[in-house]
Amino acid sequence: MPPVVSDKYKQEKKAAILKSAFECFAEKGFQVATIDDIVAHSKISKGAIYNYFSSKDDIYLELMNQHTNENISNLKVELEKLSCTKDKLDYIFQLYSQLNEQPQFANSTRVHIEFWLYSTRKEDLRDLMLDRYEMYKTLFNTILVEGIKKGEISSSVHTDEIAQIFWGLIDGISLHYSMLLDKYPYKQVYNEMKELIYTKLDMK
Amino acid sequence: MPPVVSDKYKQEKKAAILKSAFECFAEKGFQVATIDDIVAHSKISKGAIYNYFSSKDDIYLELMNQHTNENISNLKVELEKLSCTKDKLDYIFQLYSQLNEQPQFANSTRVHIEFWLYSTRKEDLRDLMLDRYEMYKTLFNTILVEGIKKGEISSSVHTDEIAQIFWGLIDGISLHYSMLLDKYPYKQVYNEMKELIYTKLDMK
Amino acid sequence: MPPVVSDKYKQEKKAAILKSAFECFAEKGFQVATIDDIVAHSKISKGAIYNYFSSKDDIYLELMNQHTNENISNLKVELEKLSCTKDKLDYIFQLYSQLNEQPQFANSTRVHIEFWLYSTRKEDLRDLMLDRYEMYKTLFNTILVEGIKKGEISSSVHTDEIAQIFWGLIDGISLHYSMLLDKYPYKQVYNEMKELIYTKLDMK
Amino acid sequence: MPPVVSDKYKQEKKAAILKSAFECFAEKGFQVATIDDIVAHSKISKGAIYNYFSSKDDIYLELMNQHTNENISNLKVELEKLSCTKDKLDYIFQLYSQLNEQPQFANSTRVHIEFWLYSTRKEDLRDLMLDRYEMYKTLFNTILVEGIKKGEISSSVHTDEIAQIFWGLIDGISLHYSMLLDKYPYKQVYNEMKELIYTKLDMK
DNA sequence: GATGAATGAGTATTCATTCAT
DNA sequence: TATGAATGAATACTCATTCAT
Repeated sequence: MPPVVSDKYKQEKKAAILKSAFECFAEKGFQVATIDDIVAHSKISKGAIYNYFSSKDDIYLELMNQHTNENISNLKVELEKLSCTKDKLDYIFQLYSQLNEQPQFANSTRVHIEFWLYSTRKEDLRDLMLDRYEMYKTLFNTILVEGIKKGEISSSVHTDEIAQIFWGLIDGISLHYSMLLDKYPYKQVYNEMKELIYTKLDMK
Repeated sequence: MPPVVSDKYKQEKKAAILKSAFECFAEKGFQVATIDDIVAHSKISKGAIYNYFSSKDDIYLELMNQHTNENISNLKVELEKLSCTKDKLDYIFQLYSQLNEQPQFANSTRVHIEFWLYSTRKEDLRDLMLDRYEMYKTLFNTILVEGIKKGEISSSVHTDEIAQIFWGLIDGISLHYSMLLDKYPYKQVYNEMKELIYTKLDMK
Repeated sequence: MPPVVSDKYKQEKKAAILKSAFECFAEKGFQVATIDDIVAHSKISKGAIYNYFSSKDDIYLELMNQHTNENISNLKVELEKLSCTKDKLDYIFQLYSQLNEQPQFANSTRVHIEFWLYSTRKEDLRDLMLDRYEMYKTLFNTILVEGIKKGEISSSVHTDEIAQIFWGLIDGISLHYSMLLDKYPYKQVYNEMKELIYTKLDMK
Repeated sequence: MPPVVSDKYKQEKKAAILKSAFECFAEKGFQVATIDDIVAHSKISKGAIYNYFSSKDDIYLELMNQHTNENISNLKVELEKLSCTKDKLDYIFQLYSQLNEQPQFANSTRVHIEFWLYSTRKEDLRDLMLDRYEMYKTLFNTILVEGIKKGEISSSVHTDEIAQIFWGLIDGISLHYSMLLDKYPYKQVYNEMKELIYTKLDMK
């Protein structure tokens, strides 16, 4: 419990807060979970939390940024390594194919969508969320556009729409899974979706 | 002693409260909108509202039940009138094709998904929501199953998965539209989705 | 503890809150006194207080408005009844001459000056306070101007400056009295001040 | 073992803290300004500040003591140099005549009066403040008493009351100026006040 | 049945002060 | 001595729900 403290210490503390916060949000929902919940869960004092974050919104935002940034940059790195369009798409599809096995997947989905909705009513948050959507969409779209350029995908494909359908389905399916849990046949639906899109792309 | 006010009066009052409540929820979100907002909007007193509903949750529940029941039974009635599978599917697809033109569509979507998420954490609400999902899924699934039986659809179609994909996409696309609004090309994405599914069904 | 309640009831409740609030402010100071203090002192619930007032600032403001309005309008009424300048000034001077005998005078002074200072840093409050100052200044100035017009006061008197000196002294003396209490010879100083100003006015 | 740092170093550090503290208090008010504001403004760590001062109150107290002591002793030194009563009074009056041109005057006034009021409620601070008042009053009073003794002032003057009126007016006028700023004709009022008092003294 | 005043636990956030390094 | 992270009680304000009239 010291001042004049290493960067590492601070990063770990911040990470610990974020971890606790995520678990609280996951358990109760972003709006319902309170700072006191995070205090109780993390055993870190309220004042300390506010030393690292400026508000409850800020905590979520960092949570999401971290998640998105890791996600997107990992994805980009991995996709760079692959040259043909099919491999790239396979890679992406495989990423989401087993998400339901991650224990926090349902909670995570709920938290993200809840905040997504919450942010609609807050000017300052909204743009951040829109940027995030744009990043994901572009990622998928780029693969398709390059696929067409390289002749690996039917040139009649409407890349932008397909990209939006992909993410729409990911969100829709995740949402339904997060509600129905074991009653929802995530994998089957997911595979069906993959087949649907692959048929459309007419990939070589 | 006869009742002091007629049943009709009571039903109208209840309907008026629900209407106001929906508008308040839509404008501010379910959790953020307050009973006082509903009082202000409906010009009905707080006490009166609690005469008709036992809680804020209860108001939402009735709202959703009513909406679902109307929706589903309307749908069933209309679908009964149609005999061939393609007509039935066309009818359903057409229903959602222009939803984005309805002024309250984005708000309505947000409210429903918000409550959907909210209900996950509440034992008593959860089952109600699951039933609702089941009803929608079954509706779509039944059409497909009958279509196969009548030979109007490829018998290799996984009806249940397709039904879940349909509603997953509806929810995913609606969610994205409700965030991005005019920046989201609802109709194009929707049409692409329709084509995707129709291709799969290989309808005659 | 009823709804559908008479105006009289509401006025009394409001008055009771204001009374308690004043006593709390007087005892601890405006900034230090808390809403919980007012709750404890008035035995009125926090929610009820916020039914009648929108904020702590608002409570003070009403307190001051009420006080100022009563004061000023009483003063105007009384002054109307008097025709010669000397009588009017005598009346005003007599008003403040025994204020120190009022039990709450010192506290009242402190609260008002504290809020006066506090309001300097708040845009919205500031103008209200300036108006109030203007009202008092004008009241005194008007008497002097009329006195000159009627030839009852030396025409060389700088009315505006004298008016500001009058209120400056009232505030300065009250401030000092509110700190020193019995150690401050309020009446003697006050009488000296009166003489000083009367000499200047060269009243007939 | 000799002290690690020199006394000079310590005094300078203390002075730096006081300077910053004054500026923070002046800008935001004593109660609103925070220790963190002082840290940010002074670039001195929180811990260091608490090495030199035991509390926020203590900082103010030292600030005021220093200010008062400097003021009073300067004043005494200057007044010693002058022999006739008129020169002494002229000197004092001239001191306050242009205060409004000092950029920090309004802020400074607010801080002092705010703390003055604040101190009324704190046993330990109160006596300090009373002493301070006494010192100022005595200073002025002494000049008048000596003036009478030397026959330079009318012997009918109530010296104590005049002294209190002087400081009452100084505080009252400063207070009003600190609120109204450019809307307050500080110099005119001040000169009028001077004339008023001089007339009374009937100085030779 | 209708009204709306009353309740009070609950909310995010602040800040003087402490103390391990 | 200096540092600044940690503490946690304190704050103004909110809002679903109750219940006397």
